[in-house]
Amino acid sequence: MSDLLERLRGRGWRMTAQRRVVAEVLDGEHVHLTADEVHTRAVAKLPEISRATVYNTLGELVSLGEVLEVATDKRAKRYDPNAHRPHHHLVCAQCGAIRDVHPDGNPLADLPDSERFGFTVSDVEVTYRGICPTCAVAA
Amino acid sequence: MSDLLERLRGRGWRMTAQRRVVAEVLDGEHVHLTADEVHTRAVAKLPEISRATVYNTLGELVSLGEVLEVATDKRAKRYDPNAHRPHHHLVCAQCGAIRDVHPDGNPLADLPDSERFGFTVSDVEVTYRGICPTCAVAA
DNA sequence: GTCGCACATTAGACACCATCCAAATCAGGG
DNA sequence: CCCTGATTTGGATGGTGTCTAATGTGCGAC
Ligand SMILES: [Mn+2]
Ligand SMILES: [Mn+2]
Ligand SMILES: [Zn+2]
Ligand SMILES: [Zn+2]
Repeated sequence: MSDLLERLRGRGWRMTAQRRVVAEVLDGEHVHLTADEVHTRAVAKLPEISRATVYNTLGELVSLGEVLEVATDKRAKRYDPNAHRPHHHLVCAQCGAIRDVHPDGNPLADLPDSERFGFTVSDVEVTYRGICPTCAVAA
Repeated sequence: MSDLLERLRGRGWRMTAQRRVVAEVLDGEHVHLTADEVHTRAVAKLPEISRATVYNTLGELVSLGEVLEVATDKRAKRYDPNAHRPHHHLVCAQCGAIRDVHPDGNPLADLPDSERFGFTVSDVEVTYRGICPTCAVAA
């Protein structure tokens, strides 16, 4: 995701220590962190970073299409840096664990014109829910 | 939905003016109201009903499977009395208008075993997003 | 019809998530 | 190196939802 920093600089982003740190936190393994979790991890690298800046930066990354907001959790929004490979989510109803999934077929194609009511449909979000192996054993 | 009141009484629900009013608000045309919107409409019929009771009652209706919680909105949960006919939702990204839709196919079947990661998958929520005719004209 | 009590309702406090704000700071072009 | 507009900051504010202790009530038992 160091490409990310390049791309953003190209778009006129002023580069600050805070923004670099937020980008670092989102980089690497596929995560689905809440804003608060991002803040906690960012503080570990840059103790004085504020919550407001984390929210600001996440909001900008979302506007720029570099990060997705996902609402799998009925509590806080989660931020998904895997924005360039379309995918959906599988969520454990018990513990909240989230996995990226890639279903067969295209759900957009499954919505016939007669069910579009004149909308211009541009996007579809699919959330599978179930019980993960860990929680199944515990039950 | 007066059947609903019968069904609930049969399940040992104590019938109160407050619960009757909440059921009335959800009855009729297919709506997707937030808890606060339900409260506002309930107050019109029974001025002294409290927010807490609306939340309690909605929670009970959800537990009983008579109402669905939908997360189309990234802000407040919405309550869907159309719980007995499986369907999904089409949401206007601009104005938030929600329509029930019935896509072809079964999204659950589109999730291959190799993409289930050992989860017992029981449910899928599909949200289509786009621009409604009204907002398209206004643009 | 009355009584009693388990269940239901209430107001308001509280918790959590997110946004807003005005003042201080800073990145980076000139 | 300076200047200026963009960025950051702590704290206030707002929206959504839960909890609690006090009060009220539906409805089965009699
Ligand atoms: Mn993801
Ligand atoms: Mn619906
Ligand atoms: Zn789990
Ligand atoms: Zn619209």
